[in-house]
Amino acid sequence: MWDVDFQTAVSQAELEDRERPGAYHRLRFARADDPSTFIEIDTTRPELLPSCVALVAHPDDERYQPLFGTTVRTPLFEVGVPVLAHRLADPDKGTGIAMICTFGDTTDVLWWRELGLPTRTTIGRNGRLLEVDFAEPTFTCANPERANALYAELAGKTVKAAQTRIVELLAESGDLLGEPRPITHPVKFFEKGDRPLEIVSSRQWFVSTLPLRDVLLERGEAIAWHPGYMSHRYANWVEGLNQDWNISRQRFFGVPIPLWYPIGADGSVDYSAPILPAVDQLPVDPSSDTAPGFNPDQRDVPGGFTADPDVMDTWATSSLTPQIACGWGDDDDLFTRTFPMDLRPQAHEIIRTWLFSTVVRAHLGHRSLPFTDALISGWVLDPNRKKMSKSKGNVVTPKPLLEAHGADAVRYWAASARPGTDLAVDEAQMKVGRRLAIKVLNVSRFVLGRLEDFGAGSADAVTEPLDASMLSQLAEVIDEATVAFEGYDYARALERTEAFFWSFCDDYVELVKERAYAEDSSESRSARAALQLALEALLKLFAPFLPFATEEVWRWQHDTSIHRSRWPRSEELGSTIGNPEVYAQASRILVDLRRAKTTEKRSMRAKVAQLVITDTDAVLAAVRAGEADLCRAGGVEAIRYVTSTKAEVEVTLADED
RNA sequence: GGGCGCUUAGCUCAGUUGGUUAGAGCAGCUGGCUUACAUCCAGCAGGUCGUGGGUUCGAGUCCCUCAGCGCCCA
Repeated sequence: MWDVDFQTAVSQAELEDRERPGAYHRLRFARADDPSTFIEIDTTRPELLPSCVALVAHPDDERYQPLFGTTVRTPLFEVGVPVLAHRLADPDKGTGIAMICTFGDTTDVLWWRELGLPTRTTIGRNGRLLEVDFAEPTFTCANPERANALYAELAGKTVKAAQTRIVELLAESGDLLGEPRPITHPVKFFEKGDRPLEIVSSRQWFVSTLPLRDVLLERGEAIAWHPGYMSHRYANWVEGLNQDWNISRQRFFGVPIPLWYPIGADGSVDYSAPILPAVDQLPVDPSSDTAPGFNPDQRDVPGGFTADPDVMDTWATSSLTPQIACGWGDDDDLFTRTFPMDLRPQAHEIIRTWLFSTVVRAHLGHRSLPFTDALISGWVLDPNRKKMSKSKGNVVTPKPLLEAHGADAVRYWAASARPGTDLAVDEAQMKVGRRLAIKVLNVSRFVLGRLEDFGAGSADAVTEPLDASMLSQLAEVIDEATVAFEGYDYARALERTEAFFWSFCDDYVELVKERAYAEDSSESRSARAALQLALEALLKLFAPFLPFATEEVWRWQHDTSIHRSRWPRSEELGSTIGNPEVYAQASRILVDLRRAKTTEKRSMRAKVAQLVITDTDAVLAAVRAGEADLCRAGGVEAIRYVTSTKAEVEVTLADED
C-alpha cells in the first residue's frame, strides 16, 4: 500500500477506511471467440482497465460457469484476459462478475496471487499513470497500435483525471453502458493521508506475522490486561491481520535498514544478495558507512555497492523499547533481572501498533512476552467530553492547568480516571485536589505540632479504644489500597484513602483534639501515638497522588524522600487492633450532635445539656468506649443510655448564654 | 457490517461474588470565626439506577430485546 503524497509504503496498522463517493461504471467485455457477444461488469475504477488481467466470478454462479476458462477482450485496449472462478467473487455485487486489475485493492492482490495472474502495472508511485506499451507480450493485446494511441491520452494523468478521460473514451466507443451510478463506499487511506492509497509494486521489508497469528493470540492471552476487556482489542487485531508487517518506509528520518547490495558490472543492483554488516559493526548507516569488503569510492558505481535506501517504520523501532530500556546487549546483568518488564502503560488506540509490535519483537527475539501486565488508559477529552484535535482547536495543554492549580491537583484529577476510561479536563476536580493537598498540609501541621510539644508515642502507647478503633479502620484502608494498587486500580486506592482521610480530619481529629492537647498522660500519649501513626500511613498512601504535598510534610521530619520510604503495612499500626465500631459509633453520634446544632442555627461550640442514646447493648458498649472523647468534642454535659432494639439519638441543647 | 465499552442525583462518577433505607464529590440551598485549616466547617435538599421483558424469596448488580453515546476494526 502506497501513499502517493507521502511517497512511502504504509502498513496495515496505519490504514483506515473512509467513506468516499464513487460510482459504478458498467463496462462490456467482448468474447474473444465471438466479438458480438458481451459480458458486463461493474467497476468503481474504470481507469484501471488498462491493468485488467482477468474477470472473476463465484465458482457456483450458474450465469458464468459456461464462461470459466474462456477469454474475453477488454474494451478499448483489446487485451485478452481469462474468465476465472474464485470463492471471494460476490454474486450479489454488481453483475456478479468483476474485473481483476493489478492492483485496485487488496482483493485484487489476493486473486492475483492465488490465481497466478500476470502483473500489468499502470499506476506509478507519484499517483499518475505510467507509460506502457501494449505491444509488449505481457499485454496479449490484439491491437497494440490502437491501444497505445488510446492510452497515450491517459499516460501521465493523475488517477482522477485519467478516470474522467477513460470514461469519455468508453462512452464514445459504446463500451460504457448507461450512466455511472453514484455510490459511497469505503476506501483505504493512510491515516494521515489525504488521497486514497494505491497498490504499487516496490521493494519493501516485511516481518512475517501472518504465520504467527496463533502464537501471537496465545501471547495476548498470557498478558494480564487492565482492564481485562482490552484484551479483545488485541485479539481482534491479530485475528484480522491480512498482510505481513511492512516495516520499511521511504522517508528521510528513521533508523536505516542496515544493508547494502552489490552492483554488477553492468550497473544493475543485485537485490538477491544483500550485504550484511557484522554484528559488532552495528549500528550502521548504510548511506554513510561503507559496505564490508568495499572502498568508499565504490559507492553507487558499477562493480561497487549501494545502500538500502529505506528506513524503519516508527513502530518497528519503538517495538524494542522494553529491550533497550532493560539494557539488552549493553548490560546483561540488568537485562536478565528486568526483562520481561512488569508493566506496559499506554492508551488503547495503540494496542494494534505499539503493544502489538512489541509483542511480536519479544516473541521473535526472546520467545517471551515483553511485559507481564498491560495497563491501558483512556484519553483525556476536552472539557465538553469531545476528543481533542488540532483542527477542531479544542486542545487543552497541561501547562496552564499546572500553573493554575499545581502539579498535585492536576495529578489528583488524572488519577481519578479508572484504567480504560476516558477523562475530561475538569478544573473543578483539580480544585478538589488542591483542597486535598492543602488539607494534608494543615492536618500535618496540627499533628506534628502536638508531637513537638509532647513527643511521639509508639504503637504500644495506643491504649484508648477510640484510637485503636481508628487505626483498625486505617489498617483496612491500607490493605484495600495495597490490593488495588497491585491490581493497577490506582483510582480505587485513591478513593478509599481520600474517604478515610476526610473522616479522619473531620471526626477523629475533632474527637481526640482536646485529649491530644491535654497534659502528658497515658490517654494523651495514646492519642498522639495514634495521630502520628495514622498521619505517617496516610502520607504514604497519598504519596503516589500528591507527591509534592506529602514530600513537603515528610521533609519536616526526615532527611530522605517519602517516595523512597516503605509502603505502609497494616501490621505496623500495632498488634492491639481495636473494635472498628467504637470509631464508627463516635463519628455517627458526632454527626447527630452537629445536626442538632445546625438545625437550631447554633454554633458548633454550643453545649449539649443532655444526650440520650437508645440502642442495643452491643452498640451502647461501643459508644461508651468513646464516651469521654465524644462528650468533649460535642460539648456534651450529660449522657444517658437506654437499651432497646430501636435505635435513637436524642439531643437536647443547652440554653444560649 | 463485526467487536468492545458506557448509560445511576443538575454535573463528574463509585457501587467488589445478587441481600436492610442506592453512595461520594462538585454545583445548589441554609447555617457556623470551632485555638491545623474561612483556601475552612456543619447541615439540608436532590435519583422511576436508559427502555421493555425474563430468572429469583429478593435485581443498580445476572440473562434477553431495543434505544442512545463512544471507541476499535472491516
